[in-house]
Amino acid sequence: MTPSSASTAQASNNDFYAAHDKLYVATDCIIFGFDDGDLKLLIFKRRVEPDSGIWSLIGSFVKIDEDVDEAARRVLKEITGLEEIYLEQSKTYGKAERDPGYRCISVAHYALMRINDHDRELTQSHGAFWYTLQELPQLALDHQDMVRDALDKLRRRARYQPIGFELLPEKFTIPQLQKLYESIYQRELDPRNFRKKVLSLKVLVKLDEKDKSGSKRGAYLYRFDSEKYQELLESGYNFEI
Amino acid sequence: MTPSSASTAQASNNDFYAAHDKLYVATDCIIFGFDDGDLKLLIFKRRVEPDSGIWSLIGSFVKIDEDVDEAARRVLKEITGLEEIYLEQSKTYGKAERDPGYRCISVAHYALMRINDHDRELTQSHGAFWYTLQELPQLALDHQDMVRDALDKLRRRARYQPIGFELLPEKFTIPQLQKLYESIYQRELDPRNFRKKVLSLKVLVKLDEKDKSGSKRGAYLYRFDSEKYQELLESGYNFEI
DNA sequence: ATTTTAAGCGTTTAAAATACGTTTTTTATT
DNA sequence: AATAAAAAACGTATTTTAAACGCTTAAAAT
Repeated sequence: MTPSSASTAQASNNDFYAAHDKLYVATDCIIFGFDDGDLKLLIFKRRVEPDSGIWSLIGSFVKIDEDVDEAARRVLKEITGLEEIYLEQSKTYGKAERDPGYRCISVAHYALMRINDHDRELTQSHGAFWYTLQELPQLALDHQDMVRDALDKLRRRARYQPIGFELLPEKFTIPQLQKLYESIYQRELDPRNFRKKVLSLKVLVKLDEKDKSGSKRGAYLYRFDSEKYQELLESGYNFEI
Repeated sequence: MTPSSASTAQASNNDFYAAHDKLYVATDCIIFGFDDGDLKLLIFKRRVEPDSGIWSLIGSFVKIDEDVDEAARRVLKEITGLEEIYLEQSKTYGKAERDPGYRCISVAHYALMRINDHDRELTQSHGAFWYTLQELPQLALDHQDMVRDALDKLRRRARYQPIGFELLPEKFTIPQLQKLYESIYQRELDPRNFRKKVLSLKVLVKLDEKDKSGSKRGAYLYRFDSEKYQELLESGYNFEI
């Protein structure tokens, strides 16, 4: 088969692929969760050769008739049982020698999920575990780079888009939200200024319930109002934490 | 050939590729230039079938033994004659149906270059032309999306990293720099505040020459001091325009 | 009852962004 | 030769936002 509608000047060359070689396309997922005041990553330990015992990100090859992001969603569902997960493309890793076994480029994606929502048995049956960033073991191939880059993207994006809420339960307290941002930005924030800031954004709805798990006094629960957020967006508002 | 060191849970499946089908990997380049006060894009018109007469970005397939970014650099050199161009990965386009001819994913890159540096004859011999964003014709496939996304990335990145200088000559005036940022951000900036801001960054060196092309009075030329910038970076400084 | 702890509300100070006035240098015009 | 025009260059005032920090409140533990 000859490419018929190549969009490029070089489309008519014939030297891209040696006949006996294949270029594979995969996707790897950097799955973030937030629990117990810490940002965590879901990684898994291979239990079959080759590389048995090595920790790595969760990934898959992209099927011939499948969108690349669809492949990432398929993997997420297989591992966590969840279909509606926040997913964003991170970066594509295309070094010719990145995988010693064969030529494969990987389109990394990062996902944000609520740890408590997932199917723990399913996750465990795949040999997957949650690790904090500090405890993260060595990962296979260039997966360490993938984590670094995804974390970088998450940090940048979290500041200007309300994606942090994807990591929290529907109802959360201001101190919980602060802990989340502290773990994303890796620095402490002033509780009084943080509260003032997030409430000034006008997208949090205060509920008539308190959460007592974090302190004696308990803190009011809030929820993120995404309709309000959409409205505000349309009238030229910009979110920033 | 069976993948030997697949990093994923699904590596042992056998259903990724039908035997008679192939998944191609390409790269397309969004090449930005700045001239005459306007941000421009280098695009080209196909002169052979299929799609003869259709404008598109410049791209190529990725060779089996070539890094993906290396492929992008190869294309840039073929088209412009330049080897040292600022190049950044933009995004990967992986919809199964994005190219009706065959399955191909494209890793888009954006490049920033000084329009006057390039080999005009070479560019012309490839049927490539510079267009302002306003005059841009319809582009093939999803190339319009690629332009939109790259422009978006450029805008975000230009604010916090000194990449704008890649689009200007070595020596430039403050008003020229302002025009560049105005065309990137698509909004007017106050000349007095702009000057104050960029000079406060301490990375511009004033030269003893004036450029008289832009006004009667002429404006002093400056150059970007990248050594100084690196130094400042290491002592926790952050650039922002 | 008193202490302790985090939640919640407030004020002050410092820094940055924005708005806008004035002077300077040169060319073009009268 | 004087004057007008235009952009460059420098400066100041005002507004907005960020950072620093004090105080009160609610509820559990002593």
